[in-house]
Amino acid sequence: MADPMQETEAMELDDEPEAEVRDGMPEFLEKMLHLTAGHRKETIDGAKEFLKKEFPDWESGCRWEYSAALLGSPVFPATRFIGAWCFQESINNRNVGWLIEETAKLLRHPAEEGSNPAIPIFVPPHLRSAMDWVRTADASRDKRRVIAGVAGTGKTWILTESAARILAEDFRSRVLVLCFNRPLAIYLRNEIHRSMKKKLGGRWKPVGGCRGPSVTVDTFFAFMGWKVPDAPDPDEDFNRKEALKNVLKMRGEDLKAIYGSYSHVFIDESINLCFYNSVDEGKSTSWLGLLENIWDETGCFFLSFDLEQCVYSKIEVTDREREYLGVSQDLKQVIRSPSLVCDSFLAHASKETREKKIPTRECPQVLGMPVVYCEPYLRHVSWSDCDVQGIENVVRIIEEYELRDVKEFVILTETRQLASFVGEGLKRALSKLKHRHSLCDAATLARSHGSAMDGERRIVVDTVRRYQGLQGSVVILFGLPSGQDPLMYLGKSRCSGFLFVVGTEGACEEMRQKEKVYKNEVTPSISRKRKEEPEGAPSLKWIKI
DNA sequence: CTATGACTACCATCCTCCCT
DNA sequence: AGGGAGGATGGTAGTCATAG
Repeated sequence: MADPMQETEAMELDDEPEAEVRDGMPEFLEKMLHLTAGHRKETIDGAKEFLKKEFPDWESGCRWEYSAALLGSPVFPATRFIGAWCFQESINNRNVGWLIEETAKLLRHPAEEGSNPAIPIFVPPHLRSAMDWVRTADASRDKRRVIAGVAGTGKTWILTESAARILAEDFRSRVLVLCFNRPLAIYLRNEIHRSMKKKLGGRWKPVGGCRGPSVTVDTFFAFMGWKVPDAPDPDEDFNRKEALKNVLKMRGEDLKAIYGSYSHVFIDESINLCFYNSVDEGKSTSWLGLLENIWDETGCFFLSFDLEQCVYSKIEVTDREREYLGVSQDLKQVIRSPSLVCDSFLAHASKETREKKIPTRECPQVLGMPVVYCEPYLRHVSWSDCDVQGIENVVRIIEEYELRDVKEFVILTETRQLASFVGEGLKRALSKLKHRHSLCDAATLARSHGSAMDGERRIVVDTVRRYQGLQGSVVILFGLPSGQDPLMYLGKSRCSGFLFVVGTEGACEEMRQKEKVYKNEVTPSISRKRKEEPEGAPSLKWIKI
């Protein structure tokens, strides 16, 4: 095998200049840290002025990221990176939400002055600082990089760009990229190849169906199951998942013999892989341990987590993942109990807070992302009739937003059955509209991303779970039952622009209530700024059938 | 040769019902 | 009231047939 440290062919990257590898923060981040000390409104305004001067091409507002770089975790002294949206003016502050209340408070008052504070780090539109941070992994003592953030913080973007850069710099790097479901794997593969080709300025040409340089992008199950030894007796029932569990128990050398070794390992939405953990006779086996075993520690080991998703999904987490997440308490408890979950965020905020015993609070109310409009319809006896009305509402939304030049719509349901019903209904209804539309599912969208024909409107109809990890500018949640917070969170967090809920009166009312609480109690300062509907808001009004 | 859809298997989760 | 069993639904995977 080629020595990864040996000299490589000179390859100039066409976009970014070679940055100095350093442990400290880039200068502008230090400046931002100074400007935002105390995190008061006036300091933020000052910081924004500074940013507008530094980045004149960017006027859309702020993203705030929180780093616990200075926490001095005994496990990973290097760095950890926590991201969360605070607000984004470009979409009229609509995306403030989907944080639980305590998180939102934390974001506005991250830490007391003088304590070991969470560092508010400004990340410019292209997330350059996060990229640099990942890039320093190779030269750093601890090569592990964990990015935890709510949806939309750019975790996936950082992953694809970092992987593409590594491959563009050296084709021979053995890079492994894993995630949970197939649509996301397809998307990641396409994005990495696209980005890599761009960096190489078109000099890379795949040869004869070759999948490119030595990058493996797949789902965890497919990657692991692919090489799981088959059952010795073909007639015998073969449970591949059981076989996988046996693989998880193997030791490092055996694993390397089966899977080979990789210099760079990237895992997106990695919290979902905890499904493959198991506990046998008191001994737990973990996907994380397995992947660490096939990592040769010459490159970076990159994980992205969505902590809030952990809250909702009730996922079992082993000690190893707990270490990665950097919480001092029993994360299993943290995850299972909504009243404790905010502590995992506090744990990142300051050492004092982390070590302090936090009194039991009432469960923080799970708050909704501000919804553009809810479109309720009755759904009781004959569901199909009522869902027909729902589809009419969806068509209205699509018509309205096409006038605003939106070309991609995402409609998410709970079940596949409802998804196909909506798909059929839309096909009939949209055939009457003048624009061409193509309906597809999440996997098809991921496969053809970036290759849309001019003027073509794409409408994705799929289940929420299958769309996990992907994002859309206009998302319509169709017929999600109220009270299903995990699903609601997943669905809402898929939206980067306008979110609609088309559903039962109960679900819509619940959404309105949550938004009301959110506006009045969590972000009053932001809510006050938009008394009248901002420009660009739809002219649709509440519809009650 | 490749993409797609229909079918199957297995496991996880949630909800409901029933028993203690 | 609390816990367990069972059903419905979701996810993943695989195989096979078919169409382009």
